[in-house]
Amino acid sequence: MRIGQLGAATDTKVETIRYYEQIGLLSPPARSPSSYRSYGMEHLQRLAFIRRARDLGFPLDQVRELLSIADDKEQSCEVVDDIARMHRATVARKMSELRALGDELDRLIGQCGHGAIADCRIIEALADVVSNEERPDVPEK
Amino acid sequence: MRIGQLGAATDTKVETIRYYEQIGLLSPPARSPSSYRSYGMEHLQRLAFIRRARDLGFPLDQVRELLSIADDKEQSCEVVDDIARMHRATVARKMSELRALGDELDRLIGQCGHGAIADCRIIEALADVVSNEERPDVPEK
DNA sequence: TATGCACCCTGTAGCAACTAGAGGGTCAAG
DNA sequence: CTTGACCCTCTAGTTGCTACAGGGTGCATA
Repeated sequence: MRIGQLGAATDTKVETIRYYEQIGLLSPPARSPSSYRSYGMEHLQRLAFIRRARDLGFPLDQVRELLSIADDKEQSCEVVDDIARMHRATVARKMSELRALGDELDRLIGQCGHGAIADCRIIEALADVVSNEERPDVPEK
Repeated sequence: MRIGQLGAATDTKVETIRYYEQIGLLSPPARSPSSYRSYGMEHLQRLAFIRRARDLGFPLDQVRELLSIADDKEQSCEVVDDIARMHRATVARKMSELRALGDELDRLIGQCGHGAIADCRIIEALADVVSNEERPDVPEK
């Protein structure tokens, strides 16, 4: 199986596959006489594993860990659970950050009456920080 | 005002300030005889604006737009509202992606009984894609 | 047999938005 | 006059790819 087919089978760009090989995530396959990469089922499985983990948002070094754990059938499953929980926590944190952000944006949006910039509340909100934080002696309005 | 003070006043690392200058977001300040950067209030205001917009998650090129709009007091406020709404939509999209991700992770976590890897549901879930998608003829279990 | 096209190769540079380091110069206090 | 905190420029690293440039290969068709 050539690299293009492997890419099609796993919905991965050819460049990405070569990149995974380069960083040691995917083992170098056999080569044809014309030095084309030649992949087998084990590569397909490995790449599919990687892609699935990536889709779930695991960063590459966590994927690397998951791969090496998956290879060691004796190891306890706890480590895997830990990695997943850690990643879950990251996702939760990002979500609450985004929620706060969205709330603040909502407060800004629609506040301006579409007049001139001079009266724009959004621009004001962005600019005002200086007068409030850096020059607290300046009167508010 | 030297770069370190400006950084302290706006909670910005010195390197970041120099980076903003390099990409043309912050105008080059005057220099002391020993070529130290020397900032005034207009730089403080500008950088504070930039940081506030960044905190709200606006990407740098949108910040650039907001800055140039803020400078043109005649322009209509609609453009600003548009940028903010666009950014709000991006935030909303990312949030729903994260929510879906979190849900899927929740389904995985806690599924494994902390036994050997051979029976780990998480590893299984990551690996199974191949047999299901790429080799549909293989029996499920 | 020629030619065209899709595919493959290596190697390098680019994206966002910084951050970190090397290897120096400057300034004020003690 | 030395110490330490600050400043300078320039370069390279981070994450996870993506996009060339400048070639070679394999197969079908005219």
